[in-house]
Amino acid sequence: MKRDAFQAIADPTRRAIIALIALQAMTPNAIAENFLTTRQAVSKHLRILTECELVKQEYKGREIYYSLEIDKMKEIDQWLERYRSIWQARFDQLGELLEVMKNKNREEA
Amino acid sequence: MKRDAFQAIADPTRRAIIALIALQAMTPNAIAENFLTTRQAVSKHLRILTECELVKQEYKGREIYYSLEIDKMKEIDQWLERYRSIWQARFDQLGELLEVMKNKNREEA
DNA sequence: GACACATGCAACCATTTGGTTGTACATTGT
DNA sequence: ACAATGTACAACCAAATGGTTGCATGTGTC
Repeated sequence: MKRDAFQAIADPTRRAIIALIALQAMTPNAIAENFLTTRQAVSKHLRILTECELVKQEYKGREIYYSLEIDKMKEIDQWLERYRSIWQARFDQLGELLEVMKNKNREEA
Repeated sequence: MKRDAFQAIADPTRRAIIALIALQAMTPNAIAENFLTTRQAVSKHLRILTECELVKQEYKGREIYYSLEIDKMKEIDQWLERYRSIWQARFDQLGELLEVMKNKNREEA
């Protein structure tokens, strides 16, 4: 059951966890308070996020602080990069179209 | 069984389909030739991608051409946007650190 | 040492997922 | 009209998923 980052962010609860810990590290208990599920369910999600390296742990006594691992998010961003050029190309075409229309209006005026 | 775009791109086969049709529209048969699975399995994936609006159909006789729906990809990009600021902030900090070290070296020299 | 707290892990369960085979239907070519 | 082609859809199936409860373990506190 080898999961990747894309499967990790597929679950809404896990995305919510990511949003929670993005700004400050949090313990499982603190995270779980924000959800209707049990502490154990959140723990499972954290395990998956850790395995996929989207999240890192910091042990502090009996508590574990979870925080976001930015590098893995960058990997997802890199995947999108391949398609970003496509929508930028279409945007450029739109820009050109607008230019053409502007010039046409100038000629008409 | 309402799926969103994140669940759609969670499956590796579906990401491969997206990569295939990103540059040019393709029919299900043509797409399926690139995979080891059956045509029907690919058809199922296409249905999911269509439902999630990551892909659009264009009927041409008895053939259906599938192509990428850029707007939904942008939505995923927008989700990442919230975290992009974080890694940019850290990069800026790294930049500052490098500046400080450079200056320090200059003083030492 | 005894007890409360924070956490992870295992066993179990219902539902979803991704795949298969078989079938139905519309379009094209003869 | 008939056969071949392109596609979707339904039924079924094994495996994965996300949840629960119960338990084990390590860490603070008295």
